[in-house]
Amino acid sequence: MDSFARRLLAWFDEHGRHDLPWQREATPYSIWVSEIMLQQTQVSTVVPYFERFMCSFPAIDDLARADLDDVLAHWSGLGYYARARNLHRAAQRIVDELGGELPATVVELMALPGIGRSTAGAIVALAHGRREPILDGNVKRVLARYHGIEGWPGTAAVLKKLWRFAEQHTPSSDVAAYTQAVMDLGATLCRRGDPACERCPVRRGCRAARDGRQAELPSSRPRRSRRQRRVHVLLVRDDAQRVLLERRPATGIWGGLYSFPEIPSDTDAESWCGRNLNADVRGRRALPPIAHSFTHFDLTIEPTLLELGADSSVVMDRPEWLWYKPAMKSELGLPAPIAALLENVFDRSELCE
DNA sequence: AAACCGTGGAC
DNA sequence: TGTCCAAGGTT
Repeated sequence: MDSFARRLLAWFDEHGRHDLPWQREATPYSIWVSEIMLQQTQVSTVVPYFERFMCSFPAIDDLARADLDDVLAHWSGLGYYARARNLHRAAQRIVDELGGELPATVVELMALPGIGRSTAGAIVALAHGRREPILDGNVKRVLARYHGIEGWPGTAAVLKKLWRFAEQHTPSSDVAAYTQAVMDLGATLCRRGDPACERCPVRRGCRAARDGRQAELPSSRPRRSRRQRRVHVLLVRDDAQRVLLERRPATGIWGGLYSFPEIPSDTDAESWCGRNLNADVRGRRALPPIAHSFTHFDLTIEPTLLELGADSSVVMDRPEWLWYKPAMKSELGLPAPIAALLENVFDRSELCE
């Protein structure tokens, strides 16, 4: 075992995190679920989602049997919803084709949707204690600083170096503890901003600490201008105060979740309603646009509120449509901004007249 | 290879 | 307020 791993393990015993929800009664399944939820998502955000998810789907069979809508509802607000669809699909494949047990090798795990090399390594190391490296955001930051690796860790060349060091440092014994230790070091001491080098167990060998370059490593992502998108949506409300929601396609933003129906920018709201809904429109009001800033693009939602007449019983229906009532919310997969907009529709007096 | 996929924390 | 980005993976 090299000195990096040895010092890290000693530090972890006293200062590491040992009481996270997925660390008690840890099973391959619970570790898998936690690793998927933790992808690009901070621990404090994941905790309540993990508790609710494991309560509703305590074992792989429960997840495999569940409706995708129910799984997406549990994921509402967490983001990156392909993770939930992949998790559900993988659970079904495990139950149907793999005897109901999560595979225990990196190669087999990576064959499942949503599991890449790092997540596969984490499952093998944490659940089975077998020697496999991981390379998540924490490890990238720790290793980039410790070895003074230049360049943004999104490029293949930098990743290759990082993986080699990750493999080199991973010990053959105490793999589970080491894996948790590296992540804890990155999360609690070797933070992105204001790293606590004076308390770091591996400061002695750290290139960045020696050169005072902690703030410059790892190099940040190249800047990129964000794309602008404008979307026109309809808030169709009938006289029973129900609102029309539409299930979005499985690919793209908010895939598989419910949102308001989008209409082409050059289409008039009432003509769309006449063609698609076959209902009579009693009132129409343009609502103020809502701006959202995502990582890769800026989205402006331009909502139009349509009130249907009392004879709205003649409205057409489609499989992707759902007439929403407030009580249904907890069972629905809703994007956070759409959930917020719905709250306004039903709670704000200006809209409820 | 580079773009895409969400949300909230931190500064 | 805007910007960066986090227990990454897929296309």
